[in-house]
Amino acid sequence: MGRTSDARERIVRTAARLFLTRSYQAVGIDELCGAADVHKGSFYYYFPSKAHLARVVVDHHAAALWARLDSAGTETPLQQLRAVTDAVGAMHTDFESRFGRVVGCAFGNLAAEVATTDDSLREHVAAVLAEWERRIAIVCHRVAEEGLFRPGVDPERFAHTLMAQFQGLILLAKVSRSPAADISLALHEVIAANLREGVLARGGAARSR
Amino acid sequence: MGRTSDARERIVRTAARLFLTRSYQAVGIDELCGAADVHKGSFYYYFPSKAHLARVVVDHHAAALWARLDSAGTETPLQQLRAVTDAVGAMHTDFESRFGRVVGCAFGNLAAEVATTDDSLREHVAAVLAEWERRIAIVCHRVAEEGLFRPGVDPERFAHTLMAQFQGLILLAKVSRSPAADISLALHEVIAANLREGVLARGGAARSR
DNA sequence: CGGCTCGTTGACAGATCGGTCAATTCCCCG
DNA sequence: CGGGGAATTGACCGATCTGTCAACGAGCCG
Repeated sequence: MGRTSDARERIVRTAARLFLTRSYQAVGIDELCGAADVHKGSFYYYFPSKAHLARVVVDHHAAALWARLDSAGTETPLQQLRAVTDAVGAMHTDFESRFGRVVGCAFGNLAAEVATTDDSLREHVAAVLAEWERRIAIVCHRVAEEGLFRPGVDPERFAHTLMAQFQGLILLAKVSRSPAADISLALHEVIAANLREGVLARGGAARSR
Repeated sequence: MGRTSDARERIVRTAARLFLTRSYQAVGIDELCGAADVHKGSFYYYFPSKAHLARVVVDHHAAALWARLDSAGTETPLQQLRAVTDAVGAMHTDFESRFGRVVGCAFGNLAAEVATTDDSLREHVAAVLAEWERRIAIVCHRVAEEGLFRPGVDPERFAHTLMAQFQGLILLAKVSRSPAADISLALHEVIAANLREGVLARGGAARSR
C-alpha cells in the first residue's frame, strides 16, 4: 500500500532548493522537472498547479523550522529565547555553507514575491509567519514572567520586533552579500537591548559557539 | 532644445507605481506601456531593457527618499533620529492611503525579487540601501556623541539594526495586511529600547500625531 | 521647398511560460 | 498468466514574455 515512487518528494525537495537559490517566479516548471528528474506530466499528476507546489514547499520549510525550534529545548526562559535566535542564525549559516551565500528566508522571499500577485499563497505564508511569531511570543512571555525585560517591554510586541529583525537582517544580508554570521550577532544585540540592566552579567554565555 | 515629449517621464512614474502595487516581474512591458499610454517601440527608444528601467525607477524612489530625509531637519540629534523613522513611517502611510494597503519598500521589494536573478540590479539596490544606512549612521553618531544611547550601543551597528527593522516591519505588514501606522510605533519602541534610562522622560513627544 | 533629427507606430519574432492529455508502462494482487 | 490502478511519458496548446525593426510623422533650419 505504501507509495512506490519518490517522484513527489524529489519535486518538493528540488523546488525547495531552487526557490531558495533562484526564486519562485524565476524557476519554471520545465527547469524544475529537469532538476528533479521527472517529466512534466508527472509533475501535474502530483500537483494541480505551480502555486499548489509552493504551498507544499512552504509547509516543507515550516516543518524544518518547527523541528529546529523544538529541538533547541533549553532550561531557562532567557536561554530559550537565545536558542530561538541561534536556531535562526544557524539555519542561515547552514544555507550559506550549502549554497555559498545568504539566500534569504524561505517565507520572506516568497512573501515579497507573491504578496501582490497570489492572495491565497500570500495568506498561506502569512499564516506560517504568524505561527512562528506566536511561538516566539510564548518564550517572550516566559522571559517577561521572570521580570528579565526592561520596563515597558511588551512580550507580544517584542516578539514582533524580533520577527521583523529576522526578516530585515536576512534580506539585507542577501542583497548586500554579507556573511550569515552577522545575523546571529545582531540578533543578540537586539535581545540585550531589551533586558534589564545587570541581567546580561548573570545571563551567561550568549555566544553560539 | 528642450525635450518635446514627456513619454519617458510617464514611463518612469507609471513603472514606479506598478512595480510597487504589483511587482517588477509581474508587470510586463506591454501592460506598462498601456498604463503609461506609450507604444512599445517608444519604450525601447528610451530604455535599452526592462532592467535598465528598473535602475531608473530605483533612482527615482531614492531621490524621493533623500528629499523626505533632508526635509525632516530638526534640532537635536535625538529629534533627528526620530524624524528619520517618522519619515519612513509617513512614507508608507502615504503609500497605504494611495494604494489601499501597505505595498512594501520599493528597494526591499525589488531586492528580494531580483537579488538572485540580476546581479547588476542587485548591486544597484544594495548601493541605495547602503547610502540610506550611511545617512542613518550619521544621525546615530550624533546621538552617541551626546551620550544618549545606553552603554554598549554602537552607532554603526544600531543604524544597521534600524535598517533591518524598517525592512522587516514593512515586509511583515505587507504580507499580513496590517496597517502602516503600526510601523512607526514599533520603530519608536526600538529606539526607546536603546536609549539610556531617563532620556525618554526628557525627550519629549515621540508620538507622530 | 528639401533635408535632418527626434520621436512614434505597430506588426513581428523567438523563446518560454503554465498547463493538458491520450497513450503507455509499471507493478501489485489474484 | 491476466487484469487494473498507479505512475510515467513527451508531444502539444494557447498565452505571454522581452526585445526588434522598418516605415512613418512632426517640427526645425537653411
